[in-house]
Amino acid sequence: MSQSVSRALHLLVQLGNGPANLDQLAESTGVHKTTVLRLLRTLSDERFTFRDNSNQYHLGSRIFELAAQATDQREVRRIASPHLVAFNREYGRTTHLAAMEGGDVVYIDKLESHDQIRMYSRIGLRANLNSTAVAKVILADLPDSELRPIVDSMDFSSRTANTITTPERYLDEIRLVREQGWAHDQEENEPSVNCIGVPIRGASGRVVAAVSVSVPDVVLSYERVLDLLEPLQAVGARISRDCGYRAQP
Amino acid sequence: MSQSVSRALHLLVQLGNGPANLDQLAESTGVHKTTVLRLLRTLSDERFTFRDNSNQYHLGSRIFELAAQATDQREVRRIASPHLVAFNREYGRTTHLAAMEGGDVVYIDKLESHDQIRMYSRIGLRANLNSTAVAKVILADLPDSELRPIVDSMDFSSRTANTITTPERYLDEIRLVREQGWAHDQEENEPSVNCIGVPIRGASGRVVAAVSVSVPDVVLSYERVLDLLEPLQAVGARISRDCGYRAQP
DNA sequence: GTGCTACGTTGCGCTGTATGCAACGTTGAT
DNA sequence: ATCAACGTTGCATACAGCGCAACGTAGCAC
Repeated sequence: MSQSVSRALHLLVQLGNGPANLDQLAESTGVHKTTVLRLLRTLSDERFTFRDNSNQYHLGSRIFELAAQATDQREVRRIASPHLVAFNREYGRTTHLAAMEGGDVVYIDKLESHDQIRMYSRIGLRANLNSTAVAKVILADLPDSELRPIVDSMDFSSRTANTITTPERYLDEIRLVREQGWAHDQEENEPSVNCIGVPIRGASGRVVAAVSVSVPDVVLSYERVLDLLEPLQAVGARISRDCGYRAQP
Repeated sequence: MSQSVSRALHLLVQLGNGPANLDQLAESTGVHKTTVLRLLRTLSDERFTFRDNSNQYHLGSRIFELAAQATDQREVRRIASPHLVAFNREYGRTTHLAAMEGGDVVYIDKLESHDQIRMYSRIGLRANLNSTAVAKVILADLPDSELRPIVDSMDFSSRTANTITTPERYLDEIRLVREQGWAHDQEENEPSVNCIGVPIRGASGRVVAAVSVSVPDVVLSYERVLDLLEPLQAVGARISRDCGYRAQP
């Protein structure tokens, strides 16, 4: 469909067979040398390729970056599953696994609590960015340059009396999450429901998902929910480790 | 430089943050939805992205493929080095490591023999495709669709009385190499010099390089050089294993 | 069922981007 | 000193890529 993009991609595929210079690439792709040069410049700008000191082009670091990220994404759910099941079996609370998809934080797995109370949430549903622990955990890992535009266009509609409704307070909250490494939601998303969430990191070191437990306060007070923090963090660490994350010593 | 390519690459980077649909990508890259659709079509054609059944786009399998190939390339020399040194120390013969770069097979490492005789070769130099063992080993791994055009445009100039000078004979030779898993060069590249070569495979299973020993027949007859085949194959297997290759059981 | 919204998709005409050519610069080999 | 091999640049042209507007369709609310 798109000629220049298609040509650029062919260049990448070609470089998969090994480093090559301008003429070789021009020949093997059947594209004019001038054009190859300009396509490679664009590719190199974005680190998809680079040129060594003898003018040989190679596949660039961005390829590795993307591959690592994609692996993380594909695997989280599968990897997390047994750990979540074990956690859920032991503590019997509603447990969520959420990840960033597009501009949204989406629930990608859910385990029900053992008591009769059910929460309104579903796999595939979007988590409210301003009122859920999982969203806070995931957004807190973004650099400010990515976080700002998201916060600026965020829907701060109030869901309970405790919901954070201003960008300023939200950014303060994110700062707190970054410091302590976990997030809470004290009846901010649903009345009478408290929640805590911890991050899952992948091989790239970045946060790739978040796990949370949600408990109605008729079952446990907020303080008792905090007793779950330690085991929850342990689960998060185990899943992260299985995702290839290596904590800095 | 190149607008559409640049946009396509931004889409890939964006997808590194997680799956996304058309609108989300259009928004985050600031490109019209229609254009995003068309770029993604091109990307998907080449397996750089794919669409799941809920119209979410993901990074595609080609990214993994390229990353694996690039890793192989980057690492062979570093990984091979200690093994080559050990082999060279024990047997004292001229040892070459070669890999495909562009359309050429290039020497990427060389260890001198312990006797006084030196061969004319140098790191960075291109190996003759029609007359060297390393080239035979590397080309033999290519599918016929890639091999044919290379053979068709190959320079079959004769270097010794034994040099293979016709495409037909060369293809027969490649068939032999595929069967036995290693290649020889009986005074085909240089008069009075015999050579045997074995493949190095990477995590992808493909041949990523070749190791060879070259011995002047005043030092060892061709038959005695064949005594080196077993240890050479062992070295090749060790390097392959360190490169992530797992032999099929 | 009906109307609505949210998205993906297509046809079209215009604009600007991508392209090939020809010429120049530089490096390295003979 | 000469030549060849390659990377690089300026330029004019053509056509590829673009945004728009309209259409199709699936899912949801009532």
